[in-house]
This record gives sequence, structure tokens and C-alpha cells, in this order.
Amino acid sequence: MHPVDETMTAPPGRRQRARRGQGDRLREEILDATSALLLERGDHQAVDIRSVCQVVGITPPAVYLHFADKAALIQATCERHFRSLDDFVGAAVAGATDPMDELRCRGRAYVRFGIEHPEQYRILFMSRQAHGKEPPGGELLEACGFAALVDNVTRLVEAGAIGHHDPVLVATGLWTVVHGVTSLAISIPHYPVTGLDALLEHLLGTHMRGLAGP
Amino acid sequence: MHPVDETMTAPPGRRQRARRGQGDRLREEILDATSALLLERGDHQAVDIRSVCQVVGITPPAVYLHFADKAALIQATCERHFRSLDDFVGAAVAGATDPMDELRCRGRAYVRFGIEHPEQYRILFMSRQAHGKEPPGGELLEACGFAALVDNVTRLVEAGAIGHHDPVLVATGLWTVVHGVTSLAISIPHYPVTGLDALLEHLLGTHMRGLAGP
DNA sequence: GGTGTCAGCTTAACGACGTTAGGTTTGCCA
DNA sequence: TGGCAAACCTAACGTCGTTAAGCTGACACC
Repeated sequence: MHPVDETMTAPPGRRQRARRGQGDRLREEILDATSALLLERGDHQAVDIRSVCQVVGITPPAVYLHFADKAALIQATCERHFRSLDDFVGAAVAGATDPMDELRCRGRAYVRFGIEHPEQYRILFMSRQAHGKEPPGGELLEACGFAALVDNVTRLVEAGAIGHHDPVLVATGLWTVVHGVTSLAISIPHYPVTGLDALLEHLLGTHMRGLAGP
Repeated sequence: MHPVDETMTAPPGRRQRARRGQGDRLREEILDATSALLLERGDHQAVDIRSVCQVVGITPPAVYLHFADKAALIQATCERHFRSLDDFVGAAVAGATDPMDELRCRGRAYVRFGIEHPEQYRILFMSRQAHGKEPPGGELLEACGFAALVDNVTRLVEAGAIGHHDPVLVATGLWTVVHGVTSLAISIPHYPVTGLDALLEHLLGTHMRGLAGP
């Protein structure tokens, strides 16, 4: 005699408890559910703990066994999601003909990834205390492929394609530009009036020309 | 016989009701209180309606006679605050020697103003639905002095200092760059590693050089 | 096979917040 | 001097994040 018909669609209806050492499996399930709800509702304020729990099939306090609070949950969700940014940019850069072209591909891919995942981008790069006590060389920069960007710039400097600048400064400047585009595109409706692609190409072109100078 | 000693410090203790046609006066007082709390707590989520009411000396429902909801209140507070941006930039530009220098002053002033009022900047230019159904030529652009920026660029084009570009495109690009700096400076601790002034000058210099080209 | 233990949850509830329905006071005009 | 509407209050609802305290079932051990 079945106490409950378990042939139904999985989640709503009590989840079976994890095995002894498998407590961390729930953590991943919570992240999955949060990710889905974040995508569905497009706003982390609209994602509430109780909804997440309903999807997973647990009760609210169980969340706090794996995450300190809601902010930590949302943050972890976005960080996990953005680990794929590096791969995404890497794939976009694969067909680049030279370091200069590579840099442009990098910028285009970054902006595209950000715009395709606006809420995650907002939380990671536009929220208040996103990376409160992170050390200067924090993992956020790695998450957004900053090391690869610096490497790209360094190759350009060595090739003599751009003047003798500090690669870190140049890379930070480039990141700032593409972030500016991404950030405004996410937040401001009807931005830019002139068309996003046109603006991005204008910015990349202008910036590259400026870097090539003295 | 006094029901309550009204010689105390004004706010906590019932506010006297406004005159017949003066209901809008309360609106301004609510905005003042919200502004102060926003500055004090540095986070619009930490500013709650009840605290605002306590400062003003009213009860929560009175707020809803003047603002649709909390978001509208916060939004109105920031918009009112940012009306001074245009003046601030204008003052910074007053001593400029030529249109090119003026443009740099404009950029520096914009970044400075944003960083000095981070929470307001975040709400106005980095929040989700900040300007939901605004028409393309919305008032937000005016608030940030976009018209003056376009004018500045137009003068540069006419003077032959930069190539024959679309002034609106160039202005949008410049706005994007300074917004990128401001936005990251507000959100990311330890940004930029190379120093904020150095980065801003690098970006402005690079961009200007790029604009001067073909 | 029984039994103790502890990871892995649950039940129940607290306190704060945004918001609303409905009442009450007060200035002003006829 | 009434009446009316603007201006505000009282009281409460529902939701949310979060916590204290208890249950339960998988596993190690005898």
C-alpha cells in the first residue's frame, strides 16, 4: 500500500531524504531551482524562499543548512551561472584571426552574455554588497575572464599593435567600456537610440584607435 | 491643559495637519525624509516606510496619498536629487578652455557626482525597471545632461576636432564610458586596481584620441 | 537483529515589512 | 452654521526572511 502516489511529476510532494554523506546534493538542487525561478521571474526580489522550497520539495529552514541567508543563495546561484562566461568568451574567440580581432570578439561576447543573462549580470556586477570583503585580486575578475583579457592585451603590446601601456590598466579600461554598454543595455529601456551593435562597434573601434596612438 | 508637550524637538510627536490646498507640502517632507534616510543607510532596501513616517511625523497610509508605492517614492527621491546633476556638471565645465577640455571636465564631473551619491545613482541608472515605459527621448537623458553633452560633441564636430561622426552616437558612447567607470566604482570594491583617476584619464584620453582619427 | 547516534530534515512560530479598508478630524465655503 | 471634502489616522491583513526546537530514518556498532 503506497502512502502517496509517487508516479506523479516529481517535485511537489515530499522529496526523499538524502543519504548520509549526500547532504550537499540538496545544495545543488536548491541552486537549480533558484536559477530556474530567477530566469522565470527576472528579478531576485520576486524569487522567494518558499517558492524555491516548493520546487525542490523541502521546507524553508532546510535552505539555511546550506546558505547563510537569501542573499548568499542568490549570489551563489549567479556565481555558478557565470562560471560559464569564461567558456562562452573562449568559444567566441576561437575563430579570431589576430590578437586585435580577438579583443573585439571578446568584447562582443561579453556584452552578449551579459544581455542574455541580465538578472545574473546585475547581481554579480551591479549590486551593492556583491563582493563585500573580497581581496583586491578577487575571484570575480577571474569569473569574468579578466586574466585572459590581460593576456590578450599583453600580446597586443608585445606585437607593437598598441602603445606601451600598462596591460592591467588597458584591460581594466576595456572591461569598463564593455561593462558600460552591458550595464546600460540592461537597465535603460530604448538604450541606445542608435542601435546596440552600432554603438558597440563605434566604441570598440574608437577605443582601439585610441590605444594604437601614442 | 496641554494634551502633549509640543515644545520638544519637532518631528516625533504628531505633525500638524496641512492646510486645505497644501497637501503637496507633505509630499516634499516625505521626500526630504526619504532622502535623509537613504543617505544615512545607503541602501533603499534598508529604508522602510515606517521609518520615513516616524521622521515626518505621520502614519504609513499617508504616504500612499502621494506615492503609488515604495518604488515610486524611492524613484521620486532619486530623480529630485539628480536634477542637480546638470547644474553640477555645468559648474564644473564653466572654466573649460575649449570644447575638448570641456568634454573632459564633463566626464570627470559626471563620475564624481555619481560616486558621491552612489545609492541614488544605482537606483536611477542601474536598477531594473527604473524607467519602465519611458519614451525613447525620455527625461532620464535630460536629467543626466545628455542634451548638453550632444551640444558639446556637435561643437567639436563643427570645429573639426573630431571626425564626421553622428553626435548622438558619439555622445552615447561617451556617456557609456563614464557610466562604466561610475557603475563599477560603485559596485566593485577595490576597483580599479590601478586607481580611479588614472583609469578615468586613460579612458578619456584613449577615447578622445580615437575620436580624432578617421 | 536490535540499538544508539547524528546528519538531514520538519513543524511552528516570530517579527518586520508593504499595503489596504474604512473611519475620523479639520479647515473652508455656502 | 451647517455640510462637505481634503487630509490624515486606526487597525489589520498577508507575505516574507529567519529561527528555535523537535522529529526521523540511515548507518555503525554490538
